[in-house]
Amino acid sequence: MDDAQHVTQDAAEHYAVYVMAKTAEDLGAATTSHSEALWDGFVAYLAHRTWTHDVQFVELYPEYKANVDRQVPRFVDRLASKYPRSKFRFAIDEARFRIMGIKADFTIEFDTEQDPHFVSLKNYIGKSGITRPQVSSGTFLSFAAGFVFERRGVGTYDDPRVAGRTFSGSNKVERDGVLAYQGRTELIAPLQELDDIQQHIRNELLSMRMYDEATVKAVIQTIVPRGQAAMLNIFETLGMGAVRAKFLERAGLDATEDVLYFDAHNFVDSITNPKFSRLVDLVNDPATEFSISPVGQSLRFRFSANGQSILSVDVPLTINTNGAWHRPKQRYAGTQEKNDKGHRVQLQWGELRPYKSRELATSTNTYINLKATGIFDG
DNA sequence: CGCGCAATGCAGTATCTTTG
DNA sequence: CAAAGATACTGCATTGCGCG
Repeated sequence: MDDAQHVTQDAAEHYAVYVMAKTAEDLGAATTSHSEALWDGFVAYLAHRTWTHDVQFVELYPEYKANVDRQVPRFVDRLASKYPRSKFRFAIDEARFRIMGIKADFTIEFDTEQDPHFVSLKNYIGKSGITRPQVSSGTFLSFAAGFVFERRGVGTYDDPRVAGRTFSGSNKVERDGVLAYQGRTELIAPLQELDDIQQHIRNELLSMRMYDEATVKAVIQTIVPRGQAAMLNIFETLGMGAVRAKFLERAGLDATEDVLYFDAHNFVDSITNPKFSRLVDLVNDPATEFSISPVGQSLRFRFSANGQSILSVDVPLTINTNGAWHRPKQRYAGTQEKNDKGHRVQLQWGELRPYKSRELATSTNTYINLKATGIFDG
């Protein structure tokens, strides 16, 4: 994803919240007249990048605005219909949410309710759209650590030894210290194994000056079973109940935060969509079975009842080469000048980037298989 | 040719290192 | 020793690619 796309996407969040307020106002369902202020925030965000709403925002990646225009008013219509006695106020304050450790992108305040709804927004323009949202990514270690410790921020966790202190999950001394303090020393070895796998792939691959796909694939094949085994070991130690709770929280399915996902064809949300609400209820229902099993390169997290699948979530284990080798779509002979993390370097096609290659890492992504749940059918 | 798995590169944040 | 710069790591949503 290039920079322009990223700016468009972020700006489209501001725009979406503006459209919510505007739609609510037009329906007579807004607590206060606040769409103008949200519009100003949207314009200011663009101005910061020397963009305007009628040029770059709509010309480079028009799909983001088109999705908002198509889906967001329908969402507000449904909100107003479902809660005819309430009025609404919408707000966007990412910095505050981040400080609060909340994943949400915007809030909806109901004047009939005390607390605001914190809502995570996804606006996908890709081919598979929101049928398979990706809710969390990371390294092998960060994925597992999210189950073992209380997450506070990016790669940081609560230090139970000192109130208010956090520690970095990649810091072995801190990590082991916390586990020893908690009397959970059996978790030290499998977490160390995940650390070791990261070190292993770097040892194996960073000496490879020219990219070789077969070599990378071979290394992936060796680390997948190691990663799966270590993670399953951790889950077994933690117990499936605890793992399930953490997993639902992580996937945005624990019914504490709301979601609004949309693409060109569909929108789904946890406030007005009965099918999605039903899905969330079911995965949170203790009567629903929960299992984790290795499937191919993935760990498959499955919720089911009477042998019938309710929801499956896949977490493939792979390597994130993170641009470690320079291989643009257009192959070329000789060398090209490349900006490598701020350093100008001359590189052949497929040659190791001396600086960027330090980001080579194990990789996990969490994909929710929403399509198979049937919530988009009919 | 659709689907699922894999790969990409940049942003955000925290922390470590160098510089004046 | 504070400020500035460099580095490391995670998060995101896309595109790419291989396989049936």
